[in-house]
Amino acid sequence: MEEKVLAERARLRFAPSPTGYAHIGTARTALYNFLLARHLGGDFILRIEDTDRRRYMEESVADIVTSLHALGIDWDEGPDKGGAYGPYRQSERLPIYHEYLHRLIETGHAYPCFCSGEKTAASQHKGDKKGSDSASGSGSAASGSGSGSAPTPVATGYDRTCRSIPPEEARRRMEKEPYAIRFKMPLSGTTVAHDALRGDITFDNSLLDDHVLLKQKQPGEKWAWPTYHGAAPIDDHLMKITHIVRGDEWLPSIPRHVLLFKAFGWEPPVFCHLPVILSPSGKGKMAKREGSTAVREFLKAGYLPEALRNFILLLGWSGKNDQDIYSLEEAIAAFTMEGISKSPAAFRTDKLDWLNGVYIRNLSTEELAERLAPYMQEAGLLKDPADAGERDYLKQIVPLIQERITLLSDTPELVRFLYEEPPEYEAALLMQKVSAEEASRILQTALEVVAAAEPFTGEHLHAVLKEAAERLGVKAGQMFLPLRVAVSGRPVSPGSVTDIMAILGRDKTRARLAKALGKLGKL
RNA sequence: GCCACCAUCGUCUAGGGGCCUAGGACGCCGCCCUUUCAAGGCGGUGGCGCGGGUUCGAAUCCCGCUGGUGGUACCA
Repeated sequence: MEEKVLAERARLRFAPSPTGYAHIGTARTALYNFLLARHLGGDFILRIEDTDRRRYMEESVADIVTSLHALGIDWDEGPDKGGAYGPYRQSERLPIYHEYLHRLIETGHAYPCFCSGEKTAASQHKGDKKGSDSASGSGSAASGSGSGSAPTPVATGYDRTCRSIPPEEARRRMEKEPYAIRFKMPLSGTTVAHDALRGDITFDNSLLDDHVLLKQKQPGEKWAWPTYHGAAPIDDHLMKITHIVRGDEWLPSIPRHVLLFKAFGWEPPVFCHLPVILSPSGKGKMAKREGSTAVREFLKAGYLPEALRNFILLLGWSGKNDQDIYSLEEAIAAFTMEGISKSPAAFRTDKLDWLNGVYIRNLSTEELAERLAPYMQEAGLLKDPADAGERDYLKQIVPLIQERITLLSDTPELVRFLYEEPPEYEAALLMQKVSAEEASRILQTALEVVAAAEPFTGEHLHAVLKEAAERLGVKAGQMFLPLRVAVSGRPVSPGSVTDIMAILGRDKTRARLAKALGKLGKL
C-alpha cells in the first residue's frame, strides 16, 4: 500500500485551525510536513480548518502565515496562492461537505440525528471528566470502589437514539427538522489502522461512538458546518493528500478516519502521528502557563528564526549522523519519517539558546546590525528610520557583542554606555586590582596617552597603553580594569577597553577618564 | 473510569540481539587561552524504570507491572 502511494506524486498538507497565534507545536508540525514534501519532491499545501466558529480568531491566519514564512516555510497551494484543489479554507467548502456527507446517508454509512445538542450533552460524560472531582490522585481509586454497585457504565458518547429511525421516517423528518449527521460506527469487530511510526494499531469498534460529521445547521445559515472528522478526510482525498503528518492528539481518532475513507471507498493516505511537545518541566503539554508558546513571542524575545527552526527540527527528529546544525537545504535533504521519534519531548530552551548564539556568530557584521536594529529602536538607542551615521555607529559596535549575546535583545543594555553617559559608580570599582594611588597614576597616564594617540584606533591604543603599563610597572590586567570602569562605568563590559575607546572617540574617552580621576581625587 | 500511545545521561537524542566497558549535542564541573564578560580549545560528570521470559548472548524481541502523555465534544 505504501509503495502504491509513494508511486504517485507526494502531496502533504499543513492544516491549522485559526484559533490563536501559531505556537511551537504548530510550527513543528508545519515544518515536518514541509520538509517531507520537499524531500520527496512533492507539493506542500496550506489548508485552513476554520470550522469552529466559536474559537475562530481573526488575526490567527495572518500570524500563522507570517510565522511560517519567518521560519522559511513556504507552500505551493493555499488560500493566499490558490491552486488546482481549492478553495483552501474549509469555510468556503461547505457545499462539498454537504454533498459528500449526505451521500453517506444514502449508502447507509451515516444517519441523521435529530437530538438536540443539550440532549446529547446529557447522554455523554457518564464516566468521569478529568478535573471535575477534586484532588483525585491516589484517593479516588481507594475510596469509592469496594463493593459499591456503580451505575452501569455507558461506553462513551452519544446513545444512538436516532440510529434506529427507519430511513423513510428519517428522510421525512429531515425535510422540516434540524439534524446533524452521525457516522454509523460498526457495533462490533475491530478496526486496524496503520501509523508509519508505530505500525498497526487495533481498535475495538464497540468502544467507538457515532461521532458527528456534519453539525446541525444553525438558523439563518445556508449550509451546515462539518466537524473535523467530517471535513478533513474529504479534503484530504479531494486534495490528493498522500501523507498526513499531524499531532499525536489525533491518534485516538485514526480509526474514525480510516473507517470514513473506507465508507467512501477511498484509499487512505499514510498516517504519521508526531509525539506531543511537553512543557519544560516535562509535565503535561506545552502550555502558556509555563512560558512562551507562540512563535512570534520567541522572535520578539530575540531568537533568530533560523535558530528556532533548527531547534524545533531537532525536537522530535534526528538525522543519520550526529549533525546539530542544519540549514534549511540540509534539513530538506536529510529529513525522513524514520528519523521522527515516538516519545514526547520536553521543550527546554538551553539548546535553543546555544543554537541562537551559534547562528548569531555566523552572521556577517552587516547582517547582525540589520537584525539588531529593531531591538535598538525599541530601547530608544536608535531612531526609527535610522540615518547612515547611526547605522554606521551600530556596525562598529556589533563586533563587540557578536560573541557574547545569546539573544538579540541582550544587546541594548550591554551597549547603552556607548550611547549615553554611564551611570554613576563607586570609586572603589576603580581600585579592585590596584591601590588608589596606582589607579590615579594609571588614569593620569592613560589620559596623556589618549590625548596623543594617533591614529585613534583600538589597535594603536592597545599598543601604546600596553607600553604605558610597562613603564608604570603594572600588569595588563591591573592597567585595564580601572580604564574599563572609567570608560564603561562597569567592571564588566563588552569589548576590549581600547576598542571601546576607539568607538567613543578621543573627546568622550578623555572626559570619562578625567571624571574617574576626579572620583579618586576626592578620596 | 475506559481506550490508545510512549519509556536510553538533568534535557534533546544515536542505538533495531553480539561492533555497547551504551555514542553525540545542550547543560553542569574543571583546566587552558585571556585587559572584564563571553567565545574558543581540552578534559570530566551523568543514563538503558522494575520484574519475568526467549536466546549461547538483550538497551535492543515477548509478557506483566509501574510511570508518563494523549483521547474520551455538534473543539480542532
